Amino acid sequence: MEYAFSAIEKKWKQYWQQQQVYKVDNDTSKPKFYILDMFPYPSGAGLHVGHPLGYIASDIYARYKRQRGYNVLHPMGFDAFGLPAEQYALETGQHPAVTTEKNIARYREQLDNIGFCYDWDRQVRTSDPQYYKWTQWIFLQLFHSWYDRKQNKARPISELVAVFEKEGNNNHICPDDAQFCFDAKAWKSMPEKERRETLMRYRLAYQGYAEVWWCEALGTVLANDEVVNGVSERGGYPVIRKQMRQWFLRITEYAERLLTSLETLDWTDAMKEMQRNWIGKSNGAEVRFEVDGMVDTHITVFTTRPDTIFGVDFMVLAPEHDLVETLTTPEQKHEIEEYKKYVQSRSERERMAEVKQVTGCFTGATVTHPFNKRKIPVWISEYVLAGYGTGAIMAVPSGDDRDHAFAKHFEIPITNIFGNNYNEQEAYTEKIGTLENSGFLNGIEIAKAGDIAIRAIEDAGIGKAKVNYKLRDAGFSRQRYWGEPFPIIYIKGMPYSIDEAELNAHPALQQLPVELPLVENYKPGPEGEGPLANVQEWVDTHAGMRETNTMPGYAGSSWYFLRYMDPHNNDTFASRNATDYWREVDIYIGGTEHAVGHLLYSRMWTKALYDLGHIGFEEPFKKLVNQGMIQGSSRFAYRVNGENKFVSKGLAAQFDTTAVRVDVNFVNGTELNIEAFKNWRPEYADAEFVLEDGKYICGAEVEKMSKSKYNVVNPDDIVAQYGADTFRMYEMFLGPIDISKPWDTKGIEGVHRFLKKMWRLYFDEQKGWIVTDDAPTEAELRIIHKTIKKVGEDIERFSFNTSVAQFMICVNELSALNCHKRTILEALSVIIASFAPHIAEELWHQFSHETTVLDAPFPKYEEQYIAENTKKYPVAVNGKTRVEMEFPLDIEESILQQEVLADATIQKWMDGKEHKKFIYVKGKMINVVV
RNA sequence: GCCCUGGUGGUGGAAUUGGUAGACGCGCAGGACUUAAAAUCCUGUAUGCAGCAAUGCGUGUGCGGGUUCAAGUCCCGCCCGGGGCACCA
Repeated sequence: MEYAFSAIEKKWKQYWQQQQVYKVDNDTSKPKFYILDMFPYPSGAGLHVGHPLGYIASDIYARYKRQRGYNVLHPMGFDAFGLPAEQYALETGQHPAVTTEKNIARYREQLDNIGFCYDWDRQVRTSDPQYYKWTQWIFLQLFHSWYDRKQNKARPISELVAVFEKEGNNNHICPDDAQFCFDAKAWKSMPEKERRETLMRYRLAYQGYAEVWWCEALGTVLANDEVVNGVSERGGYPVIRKQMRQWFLRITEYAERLLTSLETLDWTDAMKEMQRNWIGKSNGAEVRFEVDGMVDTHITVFTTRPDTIFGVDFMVLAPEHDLVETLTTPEQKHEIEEYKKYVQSRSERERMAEVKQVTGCFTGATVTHPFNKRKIPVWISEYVLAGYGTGAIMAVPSGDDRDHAFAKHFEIPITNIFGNNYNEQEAYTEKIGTLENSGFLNGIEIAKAGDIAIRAIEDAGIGKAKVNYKLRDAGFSRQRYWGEPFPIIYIKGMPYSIDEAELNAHPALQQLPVELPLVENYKPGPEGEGPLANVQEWVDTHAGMRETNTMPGYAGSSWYFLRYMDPHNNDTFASRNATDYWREVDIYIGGTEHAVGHLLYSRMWTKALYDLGHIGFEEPFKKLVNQGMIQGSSRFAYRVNGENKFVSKGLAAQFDTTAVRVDVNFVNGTELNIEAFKNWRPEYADAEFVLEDGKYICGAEVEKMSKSKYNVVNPDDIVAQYGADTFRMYEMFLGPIDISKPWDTKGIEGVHRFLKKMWRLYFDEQKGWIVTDDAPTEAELRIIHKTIKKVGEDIERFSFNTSVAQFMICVNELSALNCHKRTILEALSVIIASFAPHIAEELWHQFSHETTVLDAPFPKYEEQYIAENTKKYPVAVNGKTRVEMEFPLDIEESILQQEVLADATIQKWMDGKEHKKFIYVKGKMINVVV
């Protein structure tokens, strides 16, 4: 009997489906385990072999955990809203709902083909109204909440109203403006509009203003992705930054908690570090500088180096800073206007990245130094960003690289506060040494001067110590169609949530979900509004006008892990019973490209839901496993310039050639299938080929796997040719899960051969089933128990490539021993079930079992079979291994030392010298130092 | 530019805690079976030098330094590739 993988895999896929083997129950006494993949965006290109890498890993782990006795939740769904579907709709007129549906169906088919153990009953799709109903609901929770800095948690906005009525806002300073104060009387006398505006300044989901890329020619707002080299990707039209009213999430209120609770997470240090850097906590001071010649006007800067305050030689404001207009003198007005126009065309990235090119403009204004009363000029420059700190800095050229470059470029005199440490060529940025030229800080060590400076600043009443976060509030509006509509209606320009009584709306209007209306076209609305603005009958309600923005991609993905726990619940996003049972995700697998965005937002939403009492835990993902990319291996043919002639790689150097991409599916290894290539495109049909050794050899290069590079390999093709089990094991065998590596279809043969070889332990081509009940030998027990141990440990640490290698070693050794014994082979079928579920299920049932191998307990290894009592030690002289000697593990060191020193080879290398040191690491090695 | 990450044979990678570098697989070379092929099996395969050979000696984990009895692994300085940088998902 041959290993007929196609028939076997088809059979067991049907069995699993019929028996509902993957159905997961919420009611069980078993301990839970929740393992989750980052759900995919279903793109039109379908899955390529790179996508399932993480899914296979999590599938193995999920099956393994189930064999270990856990109730395992391992769901899958689709991140179905997004820009690509909308762009496709713009180009083809096909509705995103239709193309998304089609793409999901294709993804589903491809995923099923690989044999994953997902409980598809629990599938979620972010674009499903029954799903986004709850995304909108969570948005409303955020809208109806504020962050209490005293209690350090989100609270209902109604409680804030009660506080305002009693005592005004004295105890709860306004998050976006500490100066904004009112008492109870003032609150009560506010008109409703003003009260709502005030509350808006506290809400966790609030409206503010932000800049977007505006493309006049296309009449639309563009994503960063759609802007390439300062022009629109489509059409190459000019773009500028434009202020727009937007929704935001006040994630900054959570900065400190997001930072400190990182400690509790089992994530890689790199991940945590990236999140820390993104949050960007820094300690420093806010300092006010009075503007000369103006009453009550000052520039507030944030500095992390208050110790350098006497080195200030100029001030720099962000070009967008509110004060720029007020400060600019009539003589400088024109120049400042021109400069601001230039900055409008620049992305934040460009502004930060190009440090070599110094630009800026003098406002004509000066401020007075608070301590030494020097007059300090005020500039604007693109290197200061409006969104960070106060949008203004005190520039200390002797102590900061960019300030130094700026001063040199504009020939602003530099004050040296570091004495000999500053060499006039570059800034001195170390915090070692003492200060000079620094008034009351003279002679003080730099490291200690900061605190002294802050005290002086506070005593003088011109500023205070301040913790600053780089983290900014998250923009939550998109001027797009294919996203969640906001449950918001405007009355006289004032936003109300649909559940508010003030709306005086018909109950039907107050229901969730607010469904996305069907539209005819996807063109943007007027004034940079999204396509929804064109749908008059939807926008106009008897209560007021609907919000026409939609929510961003991360809205639906910020909480989807909760919905899987209770996906069909119509009363709430997930029952408290369900969330209390499953709690946080035990292992979350996905790429590092989500290191900050998705993971940070998700963490914030979880904390907010926790604060408001909806769930009982405040971190979504306990352990995070990063997966690398599988890259494509592109193939190239070499066309002789000016001719329709291709020369094989080895000969290309002799001609003047251009490398042309060849679809990898026409290439076997590096040998080109010339006929397939000729049929690919008409222009190649009668091309001429110059071969070497009768073959056309292609060049190869490792790149991202993508359609445009013709290096995409479809898992369906691989599964058809080798089977899902081979595919799964090969993906794992390629290398560590977190490392990027290129796909090479050729290498899969080895894994396929391995499965066939394993099959032959159970089946003989002529005799069929050849498993016997004979008692196993010590050697056989040793190999299977070693494998049980190694594979179990490797799965636990996500080292699947080494498990596959161990399976190979195991099968190689059992084959060499001619082992066909039940005790050994039954165990093997169980431990390989998580990697190669189809073949394992077939073998398991051949042993007359009636239930799935998934419910067979993972066997325990027994130390007695594995333990060795001797060890072949490498013996080194001065660190160089010279000979191998075998000793019992429990030998006494003195005896071992005697024997080693008496060895002829060792004596030869000791060259008659006495040994200085004798190093013996039990079970590892021996080293003689002379 | 900034943050994170990786670099080991022809090739994917192994070496889990500082302890025999190259497990396992691919490729390649040689062989067995076969009329032939496929499939399967066996042997060899980091590199230089010496040797008919067994083997011996040296070199070797991106580059340059350092710590250590011992470094792919730790430290310092560089080079190159990948991911992210707030509206791609």
